[in-house]
Amino acid sequence: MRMSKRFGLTLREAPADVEVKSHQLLLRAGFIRPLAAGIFSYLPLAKRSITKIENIMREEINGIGGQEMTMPVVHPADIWKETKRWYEIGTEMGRFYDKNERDMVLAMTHEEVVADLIRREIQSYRQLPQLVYHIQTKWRDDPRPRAGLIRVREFTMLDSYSLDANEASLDEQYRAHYQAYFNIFHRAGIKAIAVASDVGMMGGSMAHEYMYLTPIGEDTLVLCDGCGYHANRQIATFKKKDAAAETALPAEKVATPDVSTIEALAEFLGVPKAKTAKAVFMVATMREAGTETQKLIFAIVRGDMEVNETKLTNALKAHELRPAHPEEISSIGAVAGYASPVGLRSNKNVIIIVDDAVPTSPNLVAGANEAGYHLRNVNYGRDYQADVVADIAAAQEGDGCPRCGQPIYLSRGVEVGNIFKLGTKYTEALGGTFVDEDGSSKPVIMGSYGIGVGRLLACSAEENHDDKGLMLPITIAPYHVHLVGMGKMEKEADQVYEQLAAASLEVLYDDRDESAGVKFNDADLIGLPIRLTVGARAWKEGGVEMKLRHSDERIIIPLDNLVNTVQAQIDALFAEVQATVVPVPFEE
RNA sequence: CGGGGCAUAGCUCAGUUUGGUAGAGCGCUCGGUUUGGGACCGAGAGGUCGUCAGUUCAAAUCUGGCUGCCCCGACCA
Repeated sequence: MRMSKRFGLTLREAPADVEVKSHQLLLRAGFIRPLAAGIFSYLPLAKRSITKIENIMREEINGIGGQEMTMPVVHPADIWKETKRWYEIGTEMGRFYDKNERDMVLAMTHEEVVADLIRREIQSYRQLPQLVYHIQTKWRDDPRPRAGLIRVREFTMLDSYSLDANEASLDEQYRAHYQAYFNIFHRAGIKAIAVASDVGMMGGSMAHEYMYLTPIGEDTLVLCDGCGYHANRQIATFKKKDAAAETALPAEKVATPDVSTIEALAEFLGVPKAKTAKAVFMVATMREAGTETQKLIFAIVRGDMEVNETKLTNALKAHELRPAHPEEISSIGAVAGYASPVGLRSNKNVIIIVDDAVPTSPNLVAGANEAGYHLRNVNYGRDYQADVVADIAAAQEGDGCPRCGQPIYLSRGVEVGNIFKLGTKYTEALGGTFVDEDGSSKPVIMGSYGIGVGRLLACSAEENHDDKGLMLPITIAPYHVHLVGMGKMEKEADQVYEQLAAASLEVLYDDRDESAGVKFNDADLIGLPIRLTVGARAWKEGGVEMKLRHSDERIIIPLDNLVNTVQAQIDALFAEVQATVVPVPFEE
């Protein structure tokens, strides 16, 4: 490809309000252009990288028995109504009418379509197991797109769906994906870890998220160097420090004027935060048998801990949680800042939920439900009861690892993929059944597995760059070779280009009438792995200069062996990446 | 949905405080000189100042509404 003909410019500067490095560089190098928030065009360079990423995905999923197909982007709402997700999903779903005013949906995922296909195509256990996949555009009207390609609204995703007759068979496919996904990330130049994750609205029995660790990540992970434990903070457990055993002392009201935070309270009374009880008020939306009810949630954790909203939601089996308004708090007789479960007016619209560390922590300081006063020596069981006792506290830096007890630490990560054991939720809803060996009719067991293609490119760019520009690995770089022709060497450079092109090497040839500085800087910005320079210096010695993007070394390679030398370098770079593709032990 | 910021030429930004004929650098076009790390000279093109309304003799500038974009949080199948 001649750069004089290519569509898309490089930019000297990135827009000022773009902060994430991969976003800046992909814009500057002319890979992507925004059309609207979270909606991008992929220019020719990005398209080439994306095609390569998709081909890696194809190879890996084909390798575990996948069959590629394409499912529609536009769905009739009917199938989404059948699984109820039409009603459960809010504004993230793109909805519109066709010309006959039928409800239509823009695909955000394809479980419904797969389940619909299952009910049409799968009749017998003899047809199972199956693995189907596609690489398709999806629309999720995310409330907040951010960080360039990391979080977008329109995106392309590899998603595969496993179809099994029994759990053991599902487990086999699940584990096959577990490794295949690592292979995809490694081949794309991304170091990812798999963490156990919340199954969320997808339901199902097991899920892993693949996380690329980076400070710009939007998920918080809990990691342990001692034993390798890692989990999304949403579900991470930890060893709670036991409180010292004490005999319960009589409760005692103390004046605590203008002390409405745990920090202030602990300081004012001269007690550690662990000797206090923290009250958090939320409003939960519960869904049962098609009806929705709102309940005020009074959650209590020890003062040295924070509430984990995901754990809280799961413990309550709530559909949705939001912070309570002050009026809602006072409506049950609680006083914000001095709230207490003790002597609370009984009210069936309130659920009191207590972290499991609280009952074992005697003599805590709690509010007195009276502005300016707290109660000392509040004891669970004697002074109040909870509706639910559960683990609802968030793991924090330095807490004990739930497996080995060593201190854990927190890290941010971007979710680059996920795998789910879905179960039969969708096949049951849509009637995707088969006749098993014993003659009985059963729903097909599904798994679903996804990787965002653009996000993968962005994460690889995030991982593989320097101050000057991108350094994508050769496996996904748009071209392998960046050929730079210096001034007055046009004829010679053309000749080299023809020679490389004739050998079918992937070459981006900078034949523009630009100064050397401009060309070299653009080469660094686009960051192709191998740079060849046709200049007077090397030419006199009968060769061209070769430099790798990730090295400062420049060598002169002789013209008469040009293609072979470059090809050998390409092979070596591929081998380097391939060496990172290793088996990863499966961890639940 | 809550909080913050921004919107002037393709890009980066100045001009807004104190209303008075639209600016710079880079990029782009033409001519010439240069040619191993964002070169130089000369001549040009390019903006209804996001949008709608209001105040005013006069609005990029003051006031209000709306829209869009970025960041933080909530959310994230």
